[in-house]
Amino acid sequence: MANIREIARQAGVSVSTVSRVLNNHPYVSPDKREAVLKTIKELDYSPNINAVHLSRGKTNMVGVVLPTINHPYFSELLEGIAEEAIKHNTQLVLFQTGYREEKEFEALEQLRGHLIDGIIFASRAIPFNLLLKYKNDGPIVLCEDCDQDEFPSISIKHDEAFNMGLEYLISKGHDRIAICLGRLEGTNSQKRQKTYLKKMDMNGHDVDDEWIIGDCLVIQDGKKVMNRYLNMKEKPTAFLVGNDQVAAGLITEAIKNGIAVPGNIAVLSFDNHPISEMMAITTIDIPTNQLGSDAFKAYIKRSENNEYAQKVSLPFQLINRKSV
Amino acid sequence: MANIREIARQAGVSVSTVSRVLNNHPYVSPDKREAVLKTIKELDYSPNINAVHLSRGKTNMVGVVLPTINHPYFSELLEGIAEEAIKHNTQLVLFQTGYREEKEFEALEQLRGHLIDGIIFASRAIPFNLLLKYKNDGPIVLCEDCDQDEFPSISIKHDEAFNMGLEYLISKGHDRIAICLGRLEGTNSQKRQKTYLKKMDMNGHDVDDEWIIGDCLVIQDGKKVMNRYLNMKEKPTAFLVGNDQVAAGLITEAIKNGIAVPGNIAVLSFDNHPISEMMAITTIDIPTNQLGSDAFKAYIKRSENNEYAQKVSLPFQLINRKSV
DNA sequence: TTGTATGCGTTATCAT
DNA sequence: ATGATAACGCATACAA
Repeated sequence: MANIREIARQAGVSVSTVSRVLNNHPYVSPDKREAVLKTIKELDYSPNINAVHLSRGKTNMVGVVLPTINHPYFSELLEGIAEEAIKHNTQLVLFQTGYREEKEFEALEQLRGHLIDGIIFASRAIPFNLLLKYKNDGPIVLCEDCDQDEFPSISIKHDEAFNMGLEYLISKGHDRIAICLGRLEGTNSQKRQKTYLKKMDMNGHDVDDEWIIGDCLVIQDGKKVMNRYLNMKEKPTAFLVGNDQVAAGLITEAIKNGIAVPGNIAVLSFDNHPISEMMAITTIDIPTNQLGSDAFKAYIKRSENNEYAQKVSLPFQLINRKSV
Repeated sequence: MANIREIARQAGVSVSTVSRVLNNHPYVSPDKREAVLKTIKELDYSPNINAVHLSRGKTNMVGVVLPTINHPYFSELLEGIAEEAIKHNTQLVLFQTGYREEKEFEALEQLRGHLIDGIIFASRAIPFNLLLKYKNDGPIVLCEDCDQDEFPSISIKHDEAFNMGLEYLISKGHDRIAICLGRLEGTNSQKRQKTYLKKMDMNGHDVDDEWIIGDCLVIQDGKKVMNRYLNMKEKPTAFLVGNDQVAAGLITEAIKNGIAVPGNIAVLSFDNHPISEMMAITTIDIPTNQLGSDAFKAYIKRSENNEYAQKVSLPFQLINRKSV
């Protein structure tokens, strides 16, 4: 109810002085500051944030678009973003999409409406050309390995990493390799599939359609993979799995079914999250946390220069353990 | 970049006319409306929502505080809220707290800052007296069975419902009854515990400390309960379980361990969510969805009259199936 | 160090 | 039906 003018009046100062106190600006005498703080307390005043945002022309809030925070990959990524955001005293506004496009548009519309200053897409479902329409509404950063030069992006080179995984399995004598990915439509998954088909072809290895398994996101999905395996006519001898969670589930189910790992099937996954160490899963380390903090850094750069659109590729590394 | 003034200028009308078009107000001639819409499209204009909110003095957004949406109880509750919110074209802003108090304060501070118009607490962790400080910052609604007259609240009478459950078990010949609750500190859990101790005492039944089990929220927690049971010196013959999820987990684990339900242990739970029907669990139906929509209705009433603070109690009902 | 005046982008009141 | 213009609550350039 009370506003800055009211505070000024009761404290016997001008509104600018009140504003200075509110924002910790210098050049305000101790006694006036005292008086202002006192009446602020008395009137139980707090600023109207809409007015602050309108006046400032910015909100210091950035949206983070992700399918869910309830997954190690995204929670680590978010943590990385958050660590950097706090340094720039920026609030994060989460948009949990569950891969639904409408939720992504919700974030974009808030950007247009100046409710948030920018967006970091930890995952994207909407088509790129629609995203492009929001290019001038505020800094947008992508966390995917996509071929475009409009927005800055942070990711690892999924084709190279996937290649490394395939080569490692092949070097171990495997030629019947299945792969488990997340949403098959996603940019990253697409790259991985292409790499897979190409590599297998180059090595003269046949590929069975059944060997490309999608919608593998959480630990429970590992069970699904095992069931598929059990019913396959052409059984693979190795699995290249998109993330540690699924690999963990797969291995657990394999053991239940008397399938030895790596005796009967080898399992190689991605991420190097805690569960992979716990279960001695051979995996390709992805610096998820750094992916997040670099994404926020890119956001800052982009907001300083709307032309900035660098594609940053982070390093990956094979961690040799016991599942291959 | 472009604002309403710019649109007005280019369309050859006044800002008021533009505003009228924007808000679908009557009394604007078709040709002017056309002209305005045309230049809006041309300039790719969309309103600055901060300014809209500031000018209107409200946002049409209300916060919903809950620990997680990833639980049937809260997702049904949320659905109920959402159904009603959409009728009042109100946006919901989710605050997923994970029971952390700071997150609840975040919501409250946004309320003070006029970023949201009100808050519905689907669950509350902060002390009541701290909540009270925000009483005049906007309508607040609680979904708990608490003894207070400051805010409207919607819930079922947990003491009565729990009593009904206990009496049913007792009527079936049980005198060694264990209970499984969520956060033991919560208002609802407190009521349930009191009811339990009183009832058991009145019937001359002893209570073992081990028989009060907390932190039972999700299906996995049922496993924990079974482990506890297996290690108890004084084994109960019946479980009164705070929600269907935990009951489902408990029964599943019981079967794995060769414990018959209801042969060796009886299980009675709350909610009547789909899983209870699927598993033929005897349960006490709670109208979770209606709890949500009534909560939003109470929010509306409260925003029309800041004195409104009715405590609404919804009915519950025992659904007799096969687990007792 | 302090205050005045203007602007931020809307909505809404009041004329016309 | 349309248009000035005054709010809304704050930040800030400029003057003092």
